[in-house]
Amino acid sequence: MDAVIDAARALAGLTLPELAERGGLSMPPSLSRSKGFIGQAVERALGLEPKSGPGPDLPGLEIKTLPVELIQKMPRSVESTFVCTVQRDRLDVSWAVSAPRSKLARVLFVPIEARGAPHVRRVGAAFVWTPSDDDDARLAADWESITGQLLLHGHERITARLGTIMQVRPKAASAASRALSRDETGALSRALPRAFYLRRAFTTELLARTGLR
Amino acid sequence: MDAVIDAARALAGLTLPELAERGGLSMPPSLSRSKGFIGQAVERALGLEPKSGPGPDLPGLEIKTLPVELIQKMPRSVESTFVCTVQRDRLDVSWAVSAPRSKLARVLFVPIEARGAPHVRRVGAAFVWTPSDDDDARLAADWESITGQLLLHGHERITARLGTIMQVRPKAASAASRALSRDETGALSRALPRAFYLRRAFTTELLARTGLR
DNA sequence: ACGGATCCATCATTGGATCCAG
DNA sequence: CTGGATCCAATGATGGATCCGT
Repeated sequence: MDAVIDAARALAGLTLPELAERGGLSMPPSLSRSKGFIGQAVERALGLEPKSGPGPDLPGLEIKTLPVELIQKMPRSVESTFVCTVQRDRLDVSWAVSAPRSKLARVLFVPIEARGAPHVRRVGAAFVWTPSDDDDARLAADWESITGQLLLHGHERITARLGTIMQVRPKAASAASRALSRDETGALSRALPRAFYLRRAFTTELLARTGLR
Repeated sequence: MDAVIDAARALAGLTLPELAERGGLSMPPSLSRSKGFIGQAVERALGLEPKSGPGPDLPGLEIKTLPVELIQKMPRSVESTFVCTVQRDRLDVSWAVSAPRSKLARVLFVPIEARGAPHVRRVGAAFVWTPSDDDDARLAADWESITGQLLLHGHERITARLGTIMQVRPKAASAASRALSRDETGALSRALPRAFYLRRAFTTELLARTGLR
């Protein structure tokens, strides 16, 4: 899988149409509407099959694109990063064995210029992040506060304001979406699907660290 | 819903292309490949929306097409009739509250000529079946023998030979299909999906009863 | 700036059933 | 003849994320 990391670094400098071509895809008419396109193009360009079921992209490595803009030569993340969906019946487990912790154990971030026309937006220098002990402690604290709220007040009252570097937000086709799930009491019910995300400020911090090495 | 029964009776005599037109559908190139087409055309012709989730087609009425051929003027069913899929974690319930019993509580059978070119095959006289006490007892006996085998020996060893009027057979895209389900012990596992079916001989009996009234 | 809302592709499941080798 | 295998359409879930009103 280090081969994949090298391959990702080799993508640096490509424009979006060039990236799409590497992946054997053609550019969609509107990137605004095809929100997942760049992520899928990266995976295809790295030779990965469209995902077959749950689990990481590769054993032990999660791949994420990271939309970035340069402010006075410093890179800044422009969007939060999706981690995984909230499993209503797995909120009582400890951070150590939680789904978000597994997903974030080792992440290959592929920065992508976020502004401008597709042919001027380029792939940046990919880097691998493994949470430091401090990162892990911050994530654990957010996990505790978020799952605490979810268990206490249910899924309809959660807010994205909770969590300093990780938060929970809706993840659905629309606010009317309702997915079947098992709630805290074990009963089946329908609720708006939600997911864990890394905050922009945190991924911006990861970009800064990378520049300092 | 009696309106639906009347509407179904009014379909009698239509050829398959005429039925398709009533449903706002065009005939598929091959009925052999579009196995569910006639069933869907009947539902559309009756003004029913494509199904929204589990549950009966209408509250308290399940609609089934019944392919039929005439042998010396007597109608005979040419295929078994799908009832519902086998829920591996609901095999320990009594027949009284089982899924097959609910499905079969009241069925609107719409006979369809099974032989010949589409434009010569016609819709027959729809009829409603509600299990007699004797029917229900026979179904209950089959339920007991089938669930007994499934609970004792698991899903991989079940055979369609079990059951006098209701049986269990595979229901899948291929023999390689594996669906996630919860087994007898409550553990998650993958198995070939199976379903309950009414045997041909039994639906032929229902056709004969109808002719005698 | 950001919390809440939304968009697309793909895969799995479900419901409509009939096909077909032995 | 019939037990086992298979076919299609539609829906729902999941994974890829970014959009956008306040």
